Amino acid sequence: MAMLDTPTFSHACGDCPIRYRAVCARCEGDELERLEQIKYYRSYQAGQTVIWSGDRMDFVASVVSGVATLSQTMEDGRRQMVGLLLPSDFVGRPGRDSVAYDVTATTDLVMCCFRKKPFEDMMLSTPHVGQRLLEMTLDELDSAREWMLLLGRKTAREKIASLLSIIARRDASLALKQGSKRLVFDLPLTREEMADYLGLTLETVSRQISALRKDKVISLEGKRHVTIEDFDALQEAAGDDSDGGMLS
Amino acid sequence: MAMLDTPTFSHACGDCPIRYRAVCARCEGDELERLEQIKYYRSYQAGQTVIWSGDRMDFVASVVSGVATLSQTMEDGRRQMVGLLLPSDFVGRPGRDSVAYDVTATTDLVMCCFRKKPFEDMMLSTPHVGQRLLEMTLDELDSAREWMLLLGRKTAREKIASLLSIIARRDASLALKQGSKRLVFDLPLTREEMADYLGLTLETVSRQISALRKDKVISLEGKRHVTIEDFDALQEAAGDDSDGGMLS
DNA sequence: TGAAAACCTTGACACAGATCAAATCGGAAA
DNA sequence: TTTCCGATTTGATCTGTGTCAAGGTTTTCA
Repeated sequence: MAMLDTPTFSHACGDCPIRYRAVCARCEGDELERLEQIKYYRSYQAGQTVIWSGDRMDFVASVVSGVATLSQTMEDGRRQMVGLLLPSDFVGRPGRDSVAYDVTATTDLVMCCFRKKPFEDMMLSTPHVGQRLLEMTLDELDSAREWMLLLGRKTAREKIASLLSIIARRDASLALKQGSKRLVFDLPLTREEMADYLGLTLETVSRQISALRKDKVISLEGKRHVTIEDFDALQEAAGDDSDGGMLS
Repeated sequence: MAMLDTPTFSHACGDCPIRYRAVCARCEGDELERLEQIKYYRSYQAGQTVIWSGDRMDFVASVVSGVATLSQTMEDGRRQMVGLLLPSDFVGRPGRDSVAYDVTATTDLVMCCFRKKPFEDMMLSTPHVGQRLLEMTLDELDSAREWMLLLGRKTAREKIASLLSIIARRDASLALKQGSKRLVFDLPLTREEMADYLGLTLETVSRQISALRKDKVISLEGKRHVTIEDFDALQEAAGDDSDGGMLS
């Protein structure tokens, strides 16, 4: 029977932008105080751009609530999303002035920010923060590489199933329904955003969602509220290794 | 007129796996000695697999000569390359036991390796090494994201042009021919490997290379030896921002 | 040097997903 | 509640790239 990766992390520990409790727990007294002193919050409305590609980015940040996307756009308007930021995710480039992608809020968004200079100073003096940041960046690189497999080799149906599976696994608001395999969540993306994420058109996204619904793998209430009727079947449709993301 | 990013880095500095001289230069006396003590070399023949996805990887390494690829494969055999390692590139995951992709030598390959444990110890005690590693990882993440744009949104012709442009810019053996815009290099990949990199079939790769040749953007001697006849036209065909990768 | 094995090119055709074009739905504002 | 407008679905058709197939070319190794 399928079990999910339970999200054991959250935005916590005095809003330290380092994801896992296990690591935040290592931030103590002095360090936490310093983080408190340099942190501030920013809010964005759904649709607002947080920062444009090429702009100077003088802070690093952790998503507190809401969803943001990273995207790149070609001259003629073709767009590809290259990252999805959910609560507790980190964004920013210690050691670099500007970013190479647009960051956009797709829902109302609250981020916990740290000005870069003091954050970098802190990284230098507290090795485990830099350490953890390196691990997180390597994890992100792994996700990016998995996404490359999706973009280069998966069919439209597999792409949709993969995206639903990933959101379902990461979405903290997901609730297990009675029985076993059913999961419920709200899509934080429009069809067009999903298309830009998957390298498809919005029409193809719509058609494949309809197909998954017809096949009883998922069901919808309204356009955004999704129930995964059979998580195993969804994984199957995603073309992932059969035991990917499951425990026991 | 087009100028290339001149590769100002190289595998140097006592084989320190940190890429740029500017940083290696900060490795001194004691540190260099420790690196010397834990380093060793490994050679692989063209086609040999360095490590399989899921295997334990107890070392980190820097490519001294030759070319390696990182790739992921689906159960039914569909393959996607997710990384290209050229001389001076780094591979390995401090803080993780295993890798999520196959590493394969596509030419004869020499790597300078460091056992992971002592390397990690050194990272802890010399902050600038971890620092630099984080920067390199972030750079790699940026490349991965650019590649996602390529995989998701570019046409076959744009994909081929992008790959040629990237190899030309990074290949240390490239030689400027008389005049201005011509560049010469040897492809380190077969048509099939290029296809796996670009999310295409080898037939499409072959056809698009023929098309670029017919359009006088490139010319070939044999199958591997490429002359870029007009770098600007190649960039144009790649669909990149018109000033990407150029100076002045 | 010759023969086999890779590797590559080209052609004909098929098909998944793109494009163009209408509906239809659903949430927000009045 | 009604109206409106953006978001979504669905249909018809087109096209870029995949698939299958047949030669051709380069490299390797005896």
